[in-house]
Amino acid sequence: MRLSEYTDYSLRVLMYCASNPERLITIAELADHHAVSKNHLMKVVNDLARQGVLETTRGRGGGLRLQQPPGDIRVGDIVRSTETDFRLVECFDARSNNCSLTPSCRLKDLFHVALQACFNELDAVTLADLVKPRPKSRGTAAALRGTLRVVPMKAPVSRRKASAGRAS
Amino acid sequence: MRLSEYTDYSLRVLMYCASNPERLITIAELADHHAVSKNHLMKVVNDLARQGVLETTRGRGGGLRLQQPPGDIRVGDIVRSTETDFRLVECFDARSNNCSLTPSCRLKDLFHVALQACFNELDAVTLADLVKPRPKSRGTAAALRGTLRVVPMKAPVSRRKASAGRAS
DNA sequence: AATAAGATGCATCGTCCGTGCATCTTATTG
DNA sequence: CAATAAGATGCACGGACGATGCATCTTATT
Repeated sequence: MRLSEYTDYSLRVLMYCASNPERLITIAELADHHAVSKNHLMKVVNDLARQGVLETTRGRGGGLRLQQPPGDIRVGDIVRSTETDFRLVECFDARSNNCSLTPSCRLKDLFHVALQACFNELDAVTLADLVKPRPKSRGTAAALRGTLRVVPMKAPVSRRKASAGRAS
Repeated sequence: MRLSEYTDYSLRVLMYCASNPERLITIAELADHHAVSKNHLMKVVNDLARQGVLETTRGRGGGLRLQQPPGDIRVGDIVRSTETDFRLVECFDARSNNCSLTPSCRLKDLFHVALQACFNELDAVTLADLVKPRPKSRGTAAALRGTLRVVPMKAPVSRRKASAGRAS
């Protein structure tokens, strides 16, 4: 389960702009700062501009700027718009619960709830929260104040390797 | 943002077994029922067995069975073990907050919180909940009783198509 | 006119997931 | 003990999508 780097860069571009509200940022500067190809950031920036999050100015002296105050840009909205889809399970978008002959399948519902919970967190945080050293944190005070209890995930072990202990 | 079909099938295999606790299930039967290749399910089943969730019996008359009561198998645990990783952002596993020269970057923290929220939901539901027509629902009563409010995601529109309305 | 910026489209490449094939091991049955 | 029915394991291929690069165009400034 991953997000695309696309989403990652989108957020970082916006954070960078939010950190430098007084001036225009060029794509070249962003590419340099994040050590990514200009071409890639081009697309990211373009899409953000098309969505009305970024304002771009062409020509010499041009560059990027946030079109809204950072406090109005929710992380969740960015992720929603940059990720292509959220089909967590096969029948995610299906209207009816016709999970291959299993009428009582509740998988879909469950994953909708889980995704919702995820976005509840993302929507509670704005660009301003991400950028400020000690954020006002509209909603997830615990999250951004360092008091969060992060349960570590398992190490990314390939499931192909037969390294797990067997019951024998 | 997707889960692999691998995870999907893992859950469906387990649900099927949970629905038929009185007998052994063969992979052939599962493949037939879900219209997937036997080979693919092989791997799924094998991994589940290695993790101690499924009990397999070889030879004639053999098959699969849950090794624990369905009420003890949390969906979250299955997803955790079947997905290869959860690197939502680049620096997700990084120890320090060294997001390319941005010391105050809180992206990582935020996504950890979001992922946690997601798994809180998945962990609150067991196989038994998924399979029962009217579940006892240990934790997410609302979720599995149909009272959940599911906010529809945007349609999976490719970001490559320049179809979004521009601000002009 | 030259230059510095973004806009856009196309082509390519790599990786991961899904799939299939082949072969081996284990257990039952006659 | 042979045949068969099951799972176990490894390898190899193919497709889809994401990441990247190149080429070209447009716009604005100087």
